[in-house]
Amino acid sequence: MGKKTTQLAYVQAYEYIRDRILSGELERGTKLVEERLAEEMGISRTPVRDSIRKLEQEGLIKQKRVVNPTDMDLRDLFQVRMLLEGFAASHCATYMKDEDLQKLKRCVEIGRTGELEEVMAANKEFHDLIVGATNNPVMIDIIDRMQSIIYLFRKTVVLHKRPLLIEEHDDIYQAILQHQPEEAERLMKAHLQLDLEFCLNWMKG
Amino acid sequence: MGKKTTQLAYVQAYEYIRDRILSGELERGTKLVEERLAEEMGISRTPVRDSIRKLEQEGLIKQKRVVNPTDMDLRDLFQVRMLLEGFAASHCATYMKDEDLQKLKRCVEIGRTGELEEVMAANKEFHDLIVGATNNPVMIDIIDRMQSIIYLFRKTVVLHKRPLLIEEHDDIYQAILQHQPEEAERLMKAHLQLDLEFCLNWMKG
DNA sequence: TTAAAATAAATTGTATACAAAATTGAACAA
DNA sequence: TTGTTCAATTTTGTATACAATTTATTTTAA
Repeated sequence: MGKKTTQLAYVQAYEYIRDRILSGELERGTKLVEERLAEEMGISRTPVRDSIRKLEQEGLIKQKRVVNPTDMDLRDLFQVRMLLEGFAASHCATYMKDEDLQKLKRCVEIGRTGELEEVMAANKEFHDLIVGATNNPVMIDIIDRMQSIIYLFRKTVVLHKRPLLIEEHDDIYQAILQHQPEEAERLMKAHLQLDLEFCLNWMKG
Repeated sequence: MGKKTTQLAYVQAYEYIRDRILSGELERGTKLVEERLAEEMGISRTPVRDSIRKLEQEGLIKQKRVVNPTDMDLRDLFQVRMLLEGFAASHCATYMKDEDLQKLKRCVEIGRTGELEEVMAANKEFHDLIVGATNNPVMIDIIDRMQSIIYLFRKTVVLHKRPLLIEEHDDIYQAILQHQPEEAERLMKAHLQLDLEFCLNWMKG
């Protein structure tokens, strides 16, 4: 029994467009024309419209254009991230199960030793594990929605090898491991603050 | 120049369905059938589908049914609320402008003296003012999305005249007025915790 | 040459028809 | 009864056509 791959056109369309945005093929600010995309995929406009609406809700598309976040947008996004992921980190320090702690450790290790793609996946999983451990679908969902936009920048961060990123992950992991909630929260917030600043700096230059 | 009322069918449909859910006409768990709604409003299914998709994203509809939150759903929602609105309250204690402070005060007053509808509106505005003062559209948007679901319960809370609600608002207002960020945050979180418990209790009984 | 108006083109919004899928309900066997 | 299969019905998903709107282009007047 393989992974059930949906053949619903609007899901295909959603994934197709989303991937092209995240891969950078569709640059920020690009106007998305329903008919063009539909033709491109060999389907009708109806499911394309659906998927565009969905991507609009998620914030990847704004007014039919690929989102092009300003400095301020990023700041706002990270402010929310710091609150939620900060809480999540402190929560982990008290409640995280051994199994997940192992996985967290593994992410840090891969961060040091892996190939580019692996490192990116591991860094994403590091954050996902922490947020997921809250077991709060509302929180997980909010972070998920921000994830796409964040991803565009996380890619940047890893591609440009931000210094200390892995060390920061390790510090957070240690604080969680040693059941230090306040410290874990503080470190997570500081980590995200540095990420933000790196992104902002990179955007200018 | 009057308020431009959109005549776009999918916006009308969105507002129509939303209002019927929030007013309670469409009870929790009710299946929403596109064609029935379309007929009811004298439009076609296309814009109705759009609006249902939007309401699904906002969490008011789940799998074509009016959302019917469990205890756990409410807890999860309020956990996020406490984080965000707690932060917002502390932010207000440092940065809120006099004009908004006045409005906040007015909300507390109306809470004591107004009619039912006025009180409900004032209580909503109290929270909106505090969140709005963060000036963070991402945060405002997240709270907005949760608002609809919360609204169903805030209505409950006011209709059943939860004791001390207005006093708590006043306490928060005082803390903000006197520039006590930690206290404002603490009070806001405690306030929401009590709201949550009242809702949960009421759901059972 | 510039700005405004008119027109043409492109794009989105809506209705409708039909196909695919999900749901219901009846008939039947254990 | 209980549960299972199959057909009937309902509901959703998709394509297509056309209307309304927005955007681009050309024309005209100052």
